[in-house]
Amino acid sequence: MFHIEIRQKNRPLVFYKERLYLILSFLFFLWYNVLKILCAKGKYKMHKKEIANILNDIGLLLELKGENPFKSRAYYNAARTIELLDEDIEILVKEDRLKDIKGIGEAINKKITELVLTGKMKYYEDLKASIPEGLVEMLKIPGLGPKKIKTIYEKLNITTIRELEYACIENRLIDLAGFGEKTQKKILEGIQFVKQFSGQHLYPEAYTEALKLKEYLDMTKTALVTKIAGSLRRKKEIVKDIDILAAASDSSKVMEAFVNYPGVKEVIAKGDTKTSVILKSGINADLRVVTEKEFPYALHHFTGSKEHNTAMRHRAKQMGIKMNEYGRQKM
DNA sequence: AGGCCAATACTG
DNA sequence: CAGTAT
DNA sequence: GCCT
Repeated sequence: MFHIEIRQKNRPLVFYKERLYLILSFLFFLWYNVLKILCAKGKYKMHKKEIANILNDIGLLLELKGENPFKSRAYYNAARTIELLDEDIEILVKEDRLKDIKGIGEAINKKITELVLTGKMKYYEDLKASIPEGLVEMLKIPGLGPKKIKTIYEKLNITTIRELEYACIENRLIDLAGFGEKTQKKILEGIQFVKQFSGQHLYPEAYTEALKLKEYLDMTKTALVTKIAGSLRRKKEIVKDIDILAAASDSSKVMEAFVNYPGVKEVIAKGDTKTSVILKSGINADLRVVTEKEFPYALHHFTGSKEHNTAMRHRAKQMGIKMNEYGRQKM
């Protein structure tokens, strides 16, 4: 080892003193790399945002269950606290300092710890399974809260926004206790409002999601390089999906890694060149895999915009160059 | 053990 | 107008 | 559920 080898030469103490800085930085370098390797090898790292989202979800689900509103609030508060936390959540968990944070007590501490260590939370899984997904979506409808949703579900057995819309049109809500003409109209308008903006996501939301996804893909080391493409790469304020481009010799490995991303809710399509999924956050994500040679051209192509591409290709053509997502050659 | 945000719109 | 849901 |  390092120390022994030097000692064998029987140096004077001054030698070490003079080189203390070098030695220390070398040791630090070693330590850092070992840590880095361990991290890369280890499990997928849970982000603060995801933990916060889950706590927030629990709050919503509890409201739908008709639980004590203050209990839901406790989860909302904890979610906010976690999201705004500066410190690394994993370190906090490992040193068992989570409970020292205001707003996090016995119960939530245990749940977060379980989530960070195992990547799962039994309580949340069970809770989520006990309530139809559509009910949670209904919360996005302005003017509709957990109490009314609960009534709608229990009395009319409605579980999706679509069903709810029909029920409104058929005037089936006004009979319910606590509902009236105005409420029904408001709900119907609310549904239109939600529809209008569904499938559109704000840049910051989409971008943080995309970064996590990219970070995960890079960790799996199945691709030579990955890059966020599409309108997200162009920093559009509003995007409809996440586009990721990867270069690899074996695309199937990358696709496999992609669909196994913990943030994936549903796989829409899986092929050799393109795979589409829906993330738990509700954002669609596409992954395209090309060869290393094609990558620059593909990146240009998939960054777009479509208008930009057609204009550029038109120009290229005038210059006697053929250009597409695979490459560029003189005609 | 007992409190936890305040203002507003709607129903009955 | 009081109670309730948002 | 959390805090005092």
